[in-house]
Amino acid sequence: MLTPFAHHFMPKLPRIVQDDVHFQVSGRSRRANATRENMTLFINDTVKHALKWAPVIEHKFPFADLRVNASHQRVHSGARSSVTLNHETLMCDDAIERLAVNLTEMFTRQIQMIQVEDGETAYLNALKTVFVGISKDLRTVHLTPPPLKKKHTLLAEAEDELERAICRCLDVKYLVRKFTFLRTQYIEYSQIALARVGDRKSQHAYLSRRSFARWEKKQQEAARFVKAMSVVCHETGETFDLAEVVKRTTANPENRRIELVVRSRGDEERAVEMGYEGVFVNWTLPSKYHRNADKWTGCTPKEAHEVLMAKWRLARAWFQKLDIHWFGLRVAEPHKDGTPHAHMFLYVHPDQKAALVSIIESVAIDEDKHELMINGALNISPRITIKHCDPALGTATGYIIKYISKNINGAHLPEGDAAHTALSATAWARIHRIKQFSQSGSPPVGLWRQIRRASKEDVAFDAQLADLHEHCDKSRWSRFCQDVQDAQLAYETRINGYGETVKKVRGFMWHDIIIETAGKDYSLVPTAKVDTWKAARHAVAIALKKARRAFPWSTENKCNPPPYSAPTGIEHALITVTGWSLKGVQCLISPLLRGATVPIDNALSLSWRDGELQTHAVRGAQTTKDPSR
DNA sequence: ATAACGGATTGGCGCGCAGC
DNA sequence: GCTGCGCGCCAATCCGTTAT
Repeated sequence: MLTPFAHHFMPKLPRIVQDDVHFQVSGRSRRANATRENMTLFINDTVKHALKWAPVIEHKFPFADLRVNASHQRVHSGARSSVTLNHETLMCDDAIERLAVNLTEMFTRQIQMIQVEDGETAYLNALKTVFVGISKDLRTVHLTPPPLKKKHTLLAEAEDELERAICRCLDVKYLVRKFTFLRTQYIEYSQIALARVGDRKSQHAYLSRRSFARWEKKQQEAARFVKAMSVVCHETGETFDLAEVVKRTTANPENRRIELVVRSRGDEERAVEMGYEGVFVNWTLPSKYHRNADKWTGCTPKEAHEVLMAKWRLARAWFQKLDIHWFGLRVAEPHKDGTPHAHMFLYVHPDQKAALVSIIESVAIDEDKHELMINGALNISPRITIKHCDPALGTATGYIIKYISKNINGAHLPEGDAAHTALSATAWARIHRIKQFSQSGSPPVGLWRQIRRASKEDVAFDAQLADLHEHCDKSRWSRFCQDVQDAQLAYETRINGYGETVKKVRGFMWHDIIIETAGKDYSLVPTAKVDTWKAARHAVAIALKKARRAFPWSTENKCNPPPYSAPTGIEHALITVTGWSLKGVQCLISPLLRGATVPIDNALSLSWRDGELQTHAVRGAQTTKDPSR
């Protein structure tokens, strides 16, 4: 069905471009008026278009190029057949996993081969050598190695960090996650280069149809998952439907929208009280960042966004330098062709408004100023427009609300396609990992959320705190901002599976009193398995009670304990819980003390946190491995 | 719900430089 | 050589998102 011209050139095109040609051609052939003549013209045009843009894609993702075998880095692991990073691998979940497994096995071999010499820094040097090698291998398959912090005062800290980073690279799941992200980037960038994103009829606004469809499918899968899971509390055994929880938290777009509106309205109230005035900024990048423009240099929306945020950072630095006090909200929004632009809703003192505006303008027009010269006169409006808020024409919040809704779910907007537009905007932000909303100059929302979780009784001990709680409860953001000074978020530190120290919010602190609003541990269990989980949990509780009576437990030695100095209390408890042999449970102790979560059966796993044995529901897939066998 | 992670923002610290 | 200052970088922190 292809033309001779197409037959000749198609094999030279990257697979992802070939796919697009086929897709376009089959769509066109289904039209009522498809004749042999106009199909021939269409096919030839499509292939010519593909030939024009293929090099751009190949430049960004060399593995897409079918003609250059050299760029196909083979990953050998010795034991298995090699896997190549190419189109087919990247598009297939199983192949990605095989590639990741091969990489980890390759890294393991590198670690085994390394020789540690004598001397104080010998181990550190060995770790460094291994990490440099791993990083190089990762880069050849287009992954970035985990970041390292630059300076360490202690040798042991430097060693620890390298150990943890290497530990990450040996985790197949970590690598698979990275490849999956690479895949979405690769697909959408190819679509952008092939001009599938835009406001023409054949294009889709903000992001391509292909990426949008993939994203929607993923959303549906996620929704199915949410429906099938329950949330269980370790302490009390209470269970909730995950769907219910999702509905009432910020995971629900409508809640997210309302919270942003509340915060914006509060900011405006605060501005009015302070005598500040509102400034609305519409900030666009030079045309070389736009796919729609002739001058496009091949950058992605993400890269463009980074440039825009760097400019915004520069402007903020100037505000600070000149002592300009301000606060407000920044919104990232796509143009039709996927290039980001920004809206800023800022409040400043009238005396400082002119300075603030001129800083923003000068930063915005600095790059490619010549584009803005029309007949010898400078016209900055294509790049940056400033609107001064006039209270006589309506509230600032009324104006901001439209932008919030437009980019979240389209609620309460008159436009008929607002819901689809908002969904596309959301998908665009997710695909490119662009943060849509960012509030500045206000206390953390995390704190607001924790205070709202507290009950009246929790805060009754202090009249001032009770007032603050009341403000949060009644959605009075401006009063919260004024009265929050004595409160701050409270955290608990934990060790994750890679041995890294991570923090988890447990509630908030009022002076030196901690109010726990997120103090309980929950996990997810398939709703169908909740009963099994409860039974297992009960068995563990009884075993722990017995063990505790018999042996006092040590909480020492969380890291690198000598293998058999572990308290026999743990062994005893583990034997009772699992029914395994002494040898079997001894295998569990070292990983437990290192902070790992160890699966016991289909429904239950164990971990050791803060000196206590914790029970967890096994997550997701039921591919539980039995470490004793 | 939680963990992990990426991104944005803020504050602090160190470095270099000028002025003493 | 000391001090103060500005700048840029880094670390800590918080926010938002995804995967489970």
